[in-house]
Amino acid sequence: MEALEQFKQFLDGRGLKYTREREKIFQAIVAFEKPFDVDGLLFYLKQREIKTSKATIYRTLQLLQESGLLRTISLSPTDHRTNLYSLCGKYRAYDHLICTGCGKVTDVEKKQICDSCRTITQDRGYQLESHSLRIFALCPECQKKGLTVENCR
Amino acid sequence: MEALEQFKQFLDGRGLKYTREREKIFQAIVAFEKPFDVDGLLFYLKQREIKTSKATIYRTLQLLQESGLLRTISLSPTDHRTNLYSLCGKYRAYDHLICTGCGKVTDVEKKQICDSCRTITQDRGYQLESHSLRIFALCPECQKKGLTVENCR
DNA sequence: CCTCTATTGAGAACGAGTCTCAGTTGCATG
DNA sequence: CATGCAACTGAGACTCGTTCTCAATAGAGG
Repeated sequence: MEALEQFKQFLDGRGLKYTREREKIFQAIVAFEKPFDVDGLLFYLKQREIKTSKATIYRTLQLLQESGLLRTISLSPTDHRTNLYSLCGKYRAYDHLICTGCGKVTDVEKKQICDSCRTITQDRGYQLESHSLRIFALCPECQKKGLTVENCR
Repeated sequence: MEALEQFKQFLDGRGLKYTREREKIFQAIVAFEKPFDVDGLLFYLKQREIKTSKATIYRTLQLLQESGLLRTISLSPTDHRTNLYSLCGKYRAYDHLICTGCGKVTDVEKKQICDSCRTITQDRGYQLESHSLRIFALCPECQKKGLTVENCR
């Protein structure tokens, strides 16, 4: 499992410790596979009688973000409070297709978008760091249910 | 001022009223020109002895968003809680270049990105509603100050 | 085994945004 | 102009995701 290895190295490089709690939280996130929220993660851990606190979870998520292994996704164009977290690879792109009907999140990869970002920053003398694209659209299932762009959200 | 007209029409179409408070808040936002936060707006209004409450501001911002005149911008790839608001035209794209050093926000328009979003949704049978792109990068001024992608944020 | 930090848990604190509710205002109608 | 009624407002309580605090605990090197 190379993501775990990467996390360990990140901790080591910072003089931080690879503790039981960090291990358990990381494993739970990997087991989840899908984007998750903190309450869901807490519940999952409690079910398995793995004791940990909210504070530790948030601290670990912070570290995972700093190591580039985790990203946040905010699910609405206007309300940035309902966040999900999701593991990601080493590249720092955060592109998601979000269904405005059911909230389903799909990862998207499109070279064209990375290229556009590079062009935009270069043209203005900026130094590119990362980008985040969210596309809000209605998935086929929700369209079948009769939802339309107007009546959802 | 056609944006104001658009707002009035939106209110009218919903059977809502164009009140003094909504007018004052709208005018303040227009006067601001740049992206703003709610505290800044409150302060601006208080300075001019325009009395209004946080609740009314948020309610008005909500209406402006629904009318398509306003958008939110979240300033960090990881923390979606520090938001700015900004007037926009009628088109529903939310593309911003955000300096990770000083927080400066620049609007970006790139046809290629809209095209990519259209392609991505069409390929998957989704019905496109809107998109939001944030590019995180270091502006020339911050680069001159010696900031680098590694030590900022 | 000791020492020095990093880490942890529990709960308090924070803060942007929302809700509540009693009092006010806009507006259509008689 | 008076009336009625739904929409609106302000003040402050509330929500809820996230962060902070601080005393107790646990790794890792010597």
